[in-house]
Amino acid sequence: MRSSTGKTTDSRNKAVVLFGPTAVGKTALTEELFSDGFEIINADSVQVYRGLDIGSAKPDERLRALIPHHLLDIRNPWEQYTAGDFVRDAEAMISDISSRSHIPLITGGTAYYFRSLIYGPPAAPASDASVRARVAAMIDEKGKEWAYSYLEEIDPDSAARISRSDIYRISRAIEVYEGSGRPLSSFPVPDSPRSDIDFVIIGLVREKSELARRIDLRIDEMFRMGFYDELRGLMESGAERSWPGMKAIGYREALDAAESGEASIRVLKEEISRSTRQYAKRQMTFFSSFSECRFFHPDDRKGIASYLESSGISLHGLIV
RNA sequence: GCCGCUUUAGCUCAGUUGGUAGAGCAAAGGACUGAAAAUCCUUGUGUCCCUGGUUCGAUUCCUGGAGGCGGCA
Repeated sequence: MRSSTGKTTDSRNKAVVLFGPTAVGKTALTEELFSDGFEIINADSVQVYRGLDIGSAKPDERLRALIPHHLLDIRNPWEQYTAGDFVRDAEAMISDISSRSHIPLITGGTAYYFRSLIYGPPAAPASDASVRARVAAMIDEKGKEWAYSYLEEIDPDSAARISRSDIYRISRAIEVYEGSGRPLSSFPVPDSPRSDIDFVIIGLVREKSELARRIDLRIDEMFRMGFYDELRGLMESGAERSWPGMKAIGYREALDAAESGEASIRVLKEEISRSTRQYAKRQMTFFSSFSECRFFHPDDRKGIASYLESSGISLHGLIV
């Protein structure tokens, strides 16, 4: 296992995975524990977008100067970024960072990105924009009922797994078949963590009411920091619902409000708060299914630090 | 003061030709095959405003009252 020098016989690259739902307190913890010897790989599907800063609670300049951050601001909000892109980018960053003798800290809230990285990406082909558009047009013309019947015909295994109403997954399954000629269910999906990287996985939890309070504080803070101006700028530059970045909580509600022209700031805040709480719950449900994860309260710095130490990760400059 | 409409789930509201009720949203739990802050699945919850009357039986019909909304004064 671990020798007295803190080195292991294991030559695989190590990486710390730090997951937490929105507003749980990842940023503060990161600054305290990981400002020496670590580089951060962002695992948040919204923070990859340029210009979505305040609404996505992107780390500020000060923190980014203190700890190197990667995979922030790498796409425009109208461009697509996918779990597959993330896995490829994160793998490259893990090698890079390790070669500098730093430890990669993969942190964010997009559980699906974590899963895709830790288990390895499914073998199914990447999405192709033109095929997707063609499938969408077909479904538009022939209807959702038709889409499911068609899926039952071309890929009964996927149809059995996917709900009749889940048009999002039905579309994707049809798209894979149309693009590759093979049913989605014929592509293997990994069922155990990959072995070429040594992940130490930490999840952060807070009591539900405590998290709800923090979410509301964060939303107030967002508006104080100029979220409204950020939104206005985006709308002036032509932001619309079809932009991948505009599906994000806050931006989506703001577009709806601008369209109906009715919602007050107060109502808008309430809607964002509700969506965020629902999202946080989904994040926790997803992440709880990762059996290799150890959960901690964000204030339990000692517990987290000693768990890391026992996993062979030393925290420089921190007295445990 | 008079007239009309209204009161049912946490919220907005259906409904029961009289046999104690159900949608959406919210809530709680869950899923997740290259869009995942997306998309979807499951599950509660009720003095049917109060009071008398008619009835085997009233949330439903009738009397009286209370609250809300609107109109006329």
